[in-house]
Amino acid sequence: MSLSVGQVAGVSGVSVRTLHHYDEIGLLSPGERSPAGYRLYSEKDLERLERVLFYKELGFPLEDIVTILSDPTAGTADHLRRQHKLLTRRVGRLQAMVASLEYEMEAQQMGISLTPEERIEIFGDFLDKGYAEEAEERWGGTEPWKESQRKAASYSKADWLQIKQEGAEVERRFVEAMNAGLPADGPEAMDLAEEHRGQITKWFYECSYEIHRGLAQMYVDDPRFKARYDGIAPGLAEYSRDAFAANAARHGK
Amino acid sequence: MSLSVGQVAGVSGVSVRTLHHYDEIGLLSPGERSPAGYRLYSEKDLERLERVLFYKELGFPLEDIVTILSDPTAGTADHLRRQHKLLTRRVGRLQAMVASLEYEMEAQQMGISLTPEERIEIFGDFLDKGYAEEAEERWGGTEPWKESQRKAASYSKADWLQIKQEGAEVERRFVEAMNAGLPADGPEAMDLAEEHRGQITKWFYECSYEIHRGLAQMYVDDPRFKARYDGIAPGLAEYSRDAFAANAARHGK
DNA sequence: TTTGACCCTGACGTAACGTGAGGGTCTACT
DNA sequence: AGTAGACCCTCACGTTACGTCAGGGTCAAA
Repeated sequence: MSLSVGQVAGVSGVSVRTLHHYDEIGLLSPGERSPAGYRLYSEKDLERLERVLFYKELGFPLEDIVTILSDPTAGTADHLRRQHKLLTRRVGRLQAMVASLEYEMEAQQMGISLTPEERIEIFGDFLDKGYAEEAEERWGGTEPWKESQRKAASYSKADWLQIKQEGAEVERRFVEAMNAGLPADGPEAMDLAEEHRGQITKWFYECSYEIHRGLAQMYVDDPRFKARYDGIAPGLAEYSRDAFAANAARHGK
Repeated sequence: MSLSVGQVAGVSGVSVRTLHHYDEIGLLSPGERSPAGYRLYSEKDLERLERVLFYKELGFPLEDIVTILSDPTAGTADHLRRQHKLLTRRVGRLQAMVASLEYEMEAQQMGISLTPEERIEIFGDFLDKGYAEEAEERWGGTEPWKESQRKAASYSKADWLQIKQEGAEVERRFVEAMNAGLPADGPEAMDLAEEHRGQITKWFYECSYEIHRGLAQMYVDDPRFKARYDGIAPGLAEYSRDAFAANAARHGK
């Protein structure tokens, strides 16, 4: 009726040592021991192991799994829904990776190789995996960064192209304004800044004026961005930084 | 043009310490250092980091990633296809988990709770994840176990139901034979054994006579199987073991 | 009763970082 | 020019989740 360590290891795919370890740290202690001291796992224990492996697969530390499973809601329909949410999110991220790979394969076939920047941009979004899920499980997280993550994960290739195009459009008008000699703290530049902020809010996350000001600073500080903007037009990084800042000031912050 | 550790950490989502570590073990050493000794990452380095994170996500040890990336085929179309294969396989497994979760949710809503055995059966297939991929990458693996893995991963719920039904059918006839007093090494029992072996080959993997004999032994040794068979009819586990063995002997092995 | 497959409990090893400690570097502001 | 604060460096020890023996019982089959 009950299984030995080796048998559990066999059906579950984990090692015997792992089961010993889980016993040691109190994550999964078999309900019974044979007279000789052999660990005997019951069906209940297997059920628990299943849940343990589930959360482990999602990257939770064992210690946290202990607390998650000690939650009385474990096993309820609600709990199942949460598991489902975590899993589908994960699948979504991996599918985004698949999509980007396919995109790259396509591009390579046509001899057009993406700039590393392009790829990192797309790639970066799902790379910082891992703990977004935990935060969600714990606090139901709603910070801007995670909001961005979620939205970005749901975008199609078409969306990305549109995002890129809209971004390029505003950039172009920034260059025009700058070349026309319009001041960075003038109304035209500030309106463009506001439009840029609106785009971010629309596509990624609620972009406050503080955040927008921070972004502007980054355009100057981060050599990557700096290089990119200066490649479009020398001085553009600083110009837009000043415009963003002026726009933020105009809106009282 | 080139990024500092902190900047790379920012865009890629890994920690600064991780980058230091990758440098230490020679997995990713930045091409340049500033006069002050600061690590400077080029576009090429970022590209490599991207690949590193890709394989890391799939669970490869860092040491192996070194050798994978040192392979001159890295970055070619062929390499991309291999990456794509690994990824989609992974996605498939996770989707199977999703499906089984949905199945459980559905069942719970209808008040029918699955037996833990049922769940483990379905669950077990994708649990021993991890190294199937590595084996594939290294040896293009074709052993029975992995063949089984692959096939099992592709089955729909309908398939599983049919598998279950066919299995139950043979079981029923085994019970009949046993109850009719037919010897386990008689032609009827051996034919049933052969049919059982055929089913395994059809649904899971090329089941040789040795393997089949091993399975039979397991039916007796593994308390889970033993309990299950004895629950259907006392002595069934031993009866089928003997029949499998006789059938194997009949076929010259 | 002996052999081989399993099980036990330590206990040390390892991979992939986390986390300071102690000390330069760089840019910004005063 | 000086200094605060944000980064960077190199040790170096700590941590998580096990892997891997060592030394020694257990148990079913031959």
